[in-house]
Amino acid sequence: VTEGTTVSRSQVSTCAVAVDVALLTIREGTLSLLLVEPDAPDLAGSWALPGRRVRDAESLDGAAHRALRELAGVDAPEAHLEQLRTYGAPNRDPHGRVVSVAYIALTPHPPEAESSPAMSARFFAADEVARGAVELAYDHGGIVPDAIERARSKLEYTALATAFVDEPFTLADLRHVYESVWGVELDAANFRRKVVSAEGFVVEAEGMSRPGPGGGRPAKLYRRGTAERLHPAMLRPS
Amino acid sequence: VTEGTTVSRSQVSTCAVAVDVALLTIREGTLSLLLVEPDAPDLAGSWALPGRRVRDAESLDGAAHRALRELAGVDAPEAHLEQLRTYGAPNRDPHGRVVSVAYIALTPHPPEAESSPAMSARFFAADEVARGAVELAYDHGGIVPDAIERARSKLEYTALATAFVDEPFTLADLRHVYESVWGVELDAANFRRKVVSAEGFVVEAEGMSRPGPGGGRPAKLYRRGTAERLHPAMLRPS
DNA sequence: TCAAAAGTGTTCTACTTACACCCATGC
DNA sequence: GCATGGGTGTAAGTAGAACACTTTTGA
Repeated sequence: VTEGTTVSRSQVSTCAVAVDVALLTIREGTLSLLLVEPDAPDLAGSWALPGRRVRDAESLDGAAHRALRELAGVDAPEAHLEQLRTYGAPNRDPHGRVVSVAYIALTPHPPEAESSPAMSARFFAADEVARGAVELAYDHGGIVPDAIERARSKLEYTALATAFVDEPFTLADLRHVYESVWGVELDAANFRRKVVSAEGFVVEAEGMSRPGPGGGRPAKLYRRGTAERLHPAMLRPS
Repeated sequence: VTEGTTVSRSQVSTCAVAVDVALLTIREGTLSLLLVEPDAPDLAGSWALPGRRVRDAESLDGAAHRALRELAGVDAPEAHLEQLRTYGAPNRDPHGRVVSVAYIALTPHPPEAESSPAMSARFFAADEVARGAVELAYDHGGIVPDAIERARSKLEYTALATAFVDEPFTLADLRHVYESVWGVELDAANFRRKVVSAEGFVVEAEGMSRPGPGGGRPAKLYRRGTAERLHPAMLRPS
């Protein structure tokens, strides 16, 4: 081993690179997270974020989509997918050095993970996972709170909330997204004014919603607008 | 090559993992970025973010600190360092598949990169680099605008601006940070009120500043507070 | 005494909030 | 009719912008 400008070969690692995806959706008014049973037999009994190794000619985003498709049965090119951050502690995976690029994915309806063949994937209430009620493999116990907090804070200053609803949607649908993710109740009247005054957040669509059982006035329908960032922002109460 | 539950070996990549650091500082009222000349001889004439391969037993943050130390002569454990995002397009490095975890680093005074031996590192005005006035190697032309925008937007809702100034500092120092990074002029009176009302942003220190040549009233000195996030936020004008 | 910068006070505006009230539908 | 949810109006409270004004220094 020589010293100097040349770095000795043994110091430089060639790591495995993986992606792990925190898929968030809203089920029955609760922010929920998809977990799978890990492949490794020594991790039986625990749960994990769906993750895959990145292939030779594959982009990171591509690997994330594939992880959702292969492990969760979610083929969702329309789902919002964005990088969370990368976790690379040397000992985070007991099977060897694996650097993992974590993603968060947001989808409207709960994809039917159960319907996929031989997949043991299920949804958990995000808050329960974050508070440690579910045993998580690897360092996923550290990833999940980051993912949830990212989603919560991005609802404030981006139009990300619309990724949780199918088009067309009512403003009540959108309000339920905020209420579920933030765990608060919002004034419907003021919420409406904020949303329509935030330029490019939503655009009016044709037709009206049909009231549920018990009645109620039909609501206008909306679609996603073109804005990424919201001006002004939808600030969390507190 | 077998099909089935086992993934064929050739599909799974073992990539090189690197870190690239966008070191930002404020020189003469201008947000500035440190660039180095790349090692690779075929990239002579272009500039690059200081980057290093991640070593076997090294954390990602550790590799980022090492890149600053070895390539820029900046040994700054006190500098703010945070992940930006990870860039992993299959063809982003012409020498082979390299997944790069990009960081942003923020330091108060311009570290004397020139003083380090045999280092060709210099600072450029961040805006000029972002607008393409400097030829950048690899995909660093895509990383730099992300880094600048991250810094700009994080000044709004976090206490990150204090990472650009030495302690103790005056509120005018802090205001110059915002003005330099955002490229705007701020009202000193309203700025003061916002900063002191944001709980935990700054705490008063002992003593007063000495006015510069030409006079002026001495200013109170402050140190960094404990808050990470600002309530209320310092919103960018526009 | 003048210029320059720090710090305080004041006014005007804009936005948020809370809640009253009307509208349209199911039962 | 009555309950339920959609949508509009409005007044009080709060926060930001603009700027006048005082304070404290150097020259």
